[in-house]
Amino acid sequence: MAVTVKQIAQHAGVSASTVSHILNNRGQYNEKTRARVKQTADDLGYRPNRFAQGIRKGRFDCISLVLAHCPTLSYLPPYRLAGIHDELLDHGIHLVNSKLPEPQLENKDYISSILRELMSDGLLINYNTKIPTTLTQFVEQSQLPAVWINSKHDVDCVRPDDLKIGYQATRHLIEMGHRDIAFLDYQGLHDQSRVWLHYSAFDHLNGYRQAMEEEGLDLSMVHDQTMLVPEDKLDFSRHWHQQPNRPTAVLALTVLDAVPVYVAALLQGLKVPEDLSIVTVINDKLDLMSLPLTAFTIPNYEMGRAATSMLLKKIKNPAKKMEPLILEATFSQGSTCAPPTPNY
Amino acid sequence: MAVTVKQIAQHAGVSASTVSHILNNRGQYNEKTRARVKQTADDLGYRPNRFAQGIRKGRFDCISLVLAHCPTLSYLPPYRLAGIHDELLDHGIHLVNSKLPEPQLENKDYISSILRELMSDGLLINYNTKIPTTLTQFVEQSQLPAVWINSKHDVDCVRPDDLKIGYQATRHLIEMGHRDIAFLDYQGLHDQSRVWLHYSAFDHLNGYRQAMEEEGLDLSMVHDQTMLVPEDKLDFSRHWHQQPNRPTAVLALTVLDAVPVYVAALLQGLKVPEDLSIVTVINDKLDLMSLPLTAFTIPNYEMGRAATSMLLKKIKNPAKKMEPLILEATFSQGSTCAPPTPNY
DNA sequence: TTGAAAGCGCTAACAG
DNA sequence: CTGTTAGCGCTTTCAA
Repeated sequence: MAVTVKQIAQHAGVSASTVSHILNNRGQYNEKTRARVKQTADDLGYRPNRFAQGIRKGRFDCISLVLAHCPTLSYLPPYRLAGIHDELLDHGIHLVNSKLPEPQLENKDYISSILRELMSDGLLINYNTKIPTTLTQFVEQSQLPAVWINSKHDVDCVRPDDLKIGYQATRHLIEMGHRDIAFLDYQGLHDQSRVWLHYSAFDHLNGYRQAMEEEGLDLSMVHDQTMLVPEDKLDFSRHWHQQPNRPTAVLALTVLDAVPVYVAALLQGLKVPEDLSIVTVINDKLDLMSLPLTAFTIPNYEMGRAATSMLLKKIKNPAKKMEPLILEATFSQGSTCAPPTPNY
Repeated sequence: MAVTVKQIAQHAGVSASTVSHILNNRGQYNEKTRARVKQTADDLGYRPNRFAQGIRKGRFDCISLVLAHCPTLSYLPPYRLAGIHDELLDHGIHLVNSKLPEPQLENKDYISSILRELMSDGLLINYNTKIPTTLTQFVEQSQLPAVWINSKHDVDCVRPDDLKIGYQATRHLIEMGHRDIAFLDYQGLHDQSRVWLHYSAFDHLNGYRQAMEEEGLDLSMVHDQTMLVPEDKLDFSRHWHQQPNRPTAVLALTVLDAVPVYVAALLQGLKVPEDLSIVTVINDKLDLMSLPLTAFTIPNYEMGRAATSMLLKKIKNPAKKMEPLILEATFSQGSTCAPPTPNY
């Protein structure tokens, strides 16, 4: 099967430890031996067995990226992953990818063989919505260092400043002169039983509230009684665009909401931004779909990097709780916002 | 640090091998010992060290997902990943995630040093566009079993039937009565030097050609001389919507092209589908952005699963080359296609 | 029904 | 400069 140190040793006529030393650039060796050993290792196509190395060192040099089974519960934007990788690359650490089975399928003491078996020094948890209590418990019990990405916790987490996004998006509109600014809610935030929704939705709403109240403006929510499925968003948006008391601006803080709102406006013959200003939030440039949406961009690359960096620190010092790291979004002007047109 | 078999043995007052036997449900043991050992293992929070197991078995029980460093070169749709995981879960195999750093890609030694250290029994290569020759060479040389996802190779690959997508999309429009059907190319397919573009773009084009030629219809390409960047797609689309000889239907076989085409049409006062029919291709339901686009969906979950399954077979039987597996896309009606409006 | 011993591939301490 | 030896955590004979 795979080439081992021992085999190289035989071929090169030296001992295994000599091979090990030379391949790891340790000790003082005869230049000839050194060359010969390196050459045979190359010829034989030697690849060190990381498992053996790990077992020896007592470290795995490997961390786990924990995801929900269902992609909607733990969205992993490509640049977040890129950030994680870049940080790891600097430290020669590998990434193992683990998906937890659906929450419903979990017994109280069974989290998935993946996490029950040890092959990583720490956990990067990108499980965002509907986080199962079994997971939280497991993380607390197991002594594994862990960092949460994009979810809210007292310690050991990295997330965007969603409150500020809500606040700033609203301020942006207010400063342009808007007074009648709606907050779009297609998820049913008003429903008390939906606490499992991603925290950002509530934070956006609170940021909006704060900005509106500071100015003494009335809140204005746009929502259906039900949580709208994607297929209905366009229709519903067209519907409320027809209302006579239509707002002059709307916060649609998900691109999956902003696009149908934008398109619905066009279909209703409204001009954007003259008749309706729209602000949204994107995870990635490509989310814009080549549309000129005014948007806040979640700093996904930075989140990935920062979370990984935090985890590596925790691995060195597992006892230490880390302050939550809250990163700011960046703003792109776009062209879906303008001062309101006077309404005669 | 972590709890070991030896520690359990001490606590339970038995030998390490007994512990191992019992935890793996092997051998005949006294029910009392059995219970005691299991209990202490539980109490101590024992989790087997996979590295030690792996070293013993001579297998890693782990495969690598190889990605490009730059996310645009190896797009990994969430459901593809889900398919990979589901297949692996059935076999108790782990997934390690590796990104090949771009800058050093030309350096052969570097690429192999990355892949060399992978602790895996095989490679799942999700590197789609601009595949570096160093990678291809490495895969051929190294004896690691490997399967390519979403790229075209003579053997050992799983990909969608993009030719058929192009063909069927065109047929769909033809059968509705369209004769003037344009193929949208915002990537510069006509430029000979762009062979590195993803194969699907060329296959879509060929499928379109085939369907048009069968009917004796004239090809009609929409493209700029340059490869359009996202920011310009909307403007360019608006521009060609104004042309008097505008086609009655268009193939925009990427959602990133279809959305700006659709929106540009609305901005120009065109009705979709009455004035312009649009067909597109999506990777995921969510790509639709709640718009009613008529679309072919890439079978990403199935691709992930099938590729993984193929890889597992190759790991068992590394010598065997596998026939490429070409999966069909599914069609969703949407409402952006209709018979052409008679043009007086 | 249980335990001792060997060994997977690798590295580090210690001899020589 | 190089080799011997021991041991990481685990499993698997084989013997008791």
